Amino acid sequence: MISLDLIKNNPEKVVTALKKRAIEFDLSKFYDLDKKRKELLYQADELKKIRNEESSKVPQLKKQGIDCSEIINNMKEIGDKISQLDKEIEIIEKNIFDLISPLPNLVDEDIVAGGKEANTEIRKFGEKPNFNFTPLSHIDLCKINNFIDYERGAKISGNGSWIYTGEGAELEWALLNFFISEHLADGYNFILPPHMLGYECGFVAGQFPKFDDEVYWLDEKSQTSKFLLPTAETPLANIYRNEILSEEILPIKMFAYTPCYRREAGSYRSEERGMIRGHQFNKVEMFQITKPEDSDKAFEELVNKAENLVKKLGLHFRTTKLAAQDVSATMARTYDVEIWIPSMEIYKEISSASNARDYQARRGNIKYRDSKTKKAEYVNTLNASGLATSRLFPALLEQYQNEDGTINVPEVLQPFMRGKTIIGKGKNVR
RNA sequence: GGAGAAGUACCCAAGUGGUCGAAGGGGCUCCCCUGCUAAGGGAGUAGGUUUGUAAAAGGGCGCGAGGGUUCAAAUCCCUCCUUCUCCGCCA
Repeated sequence: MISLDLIKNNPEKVVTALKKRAIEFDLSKFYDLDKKRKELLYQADELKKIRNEESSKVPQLKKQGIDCSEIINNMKEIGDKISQLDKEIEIIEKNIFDLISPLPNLVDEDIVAGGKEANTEIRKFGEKPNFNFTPLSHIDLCKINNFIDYERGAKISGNGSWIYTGEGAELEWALLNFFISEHLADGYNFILPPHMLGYECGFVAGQFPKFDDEVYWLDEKSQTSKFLLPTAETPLANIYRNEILSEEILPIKMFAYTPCYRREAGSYRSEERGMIRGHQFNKVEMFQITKPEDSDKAFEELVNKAENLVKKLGLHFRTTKLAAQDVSATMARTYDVEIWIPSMEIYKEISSASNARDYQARRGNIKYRDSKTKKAEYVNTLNASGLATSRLFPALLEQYQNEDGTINVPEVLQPFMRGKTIIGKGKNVR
């Protein structure tokens, strides 16, 4: 939610930022509504003041035995006017909300306009691996080594689902354990949230109402039904909803492991077969709540943390800064960590680090009390995957494959895999 | 799933139609006394939001949330949420 004050006080800034996302927004509609709202509010408040004053006279007058029926009748009339005005105000306020709440976050000044093509690479780590043999795709590697059972996964849950088996499951779990232990070492608070959430959570995180068809609803979609989380960001952004936090507990640094459940309707493409895009994937998500002046620093920290995980795994990746239209609606800036997948010859996102600034905080009414001014101010929220495995797992298999189809285990994962240095039976054993 | 009870400010808690912007504690802040602690005395301590203004003053709303009744609601009615107790059911 964009600040209404900002729209009033600095409309050029709003218009300019929205333009970068190719959104033309006519502010005059808002000004008209706002003006009308104030007029009606003034009328209603004046009448309420009169009603309060007059009504409070009644008990004394009654004590004195004076007849109050005139006051009571007059106030009844005023009461009718008040409720009519209140109704009009409510409608106008809803109109304002409907006008403003769908607007995306304002991107930071240094974020360039344009879509994916305008994304810029800011860092690169490692090199594309050179194989002196013909490398296999992760799908073949998974099949050969029985890491993933695609067929039976589809049998029991449909297209876009898979089963990790044996050493595949072990590797997946080792990755998650590795991430978790790294975050714990950095002092982040480990959260295991519920996976079933109420509608409000989706709104606050900024995914709803626009994307409320892209999650799984346990019942029919409604305000009272629950949905399966599409990312741990959704519950994490809501933990402190409607709270005023004390300044001392900021920044809050936390992370969660959850599966992520997504319909991914219509987005399945043949080049994304295997486990690149599924209806359920595992992710460790980092989340920070900071004071506004600290969020840039926190953002750099999150990006670095995500990159470090991939570095420690020894995998080739790049980091890109997204252009305005590629930054999700909730966010002011986003950097993607993208990993090299040899068989696809592309970089695929494994972490998206974003600063929402106060956008989610406004939607969720999350504030902190400033110790100097004693005022309640909106916090900033940030999130970054740390990491999602569904692209990392394929990249790891492909980048670490041997000619015989076995996989070398990165050193940092070995402690989480009972010391194994190599996994898979390879293609010769079939 | 069924029955009952409850949700009041940082915490506990009084308050069942009208000076309640909410008694009383505790806590916290300041002061005094005593004098390193403990104890005692005094004072202060509601926020959020909105309107308004140069800033203020002054208004509106506010007692889990949302509706309703009433001239007037923390107080009555309805719906929902949460917590607790008991019963049932079940991994």
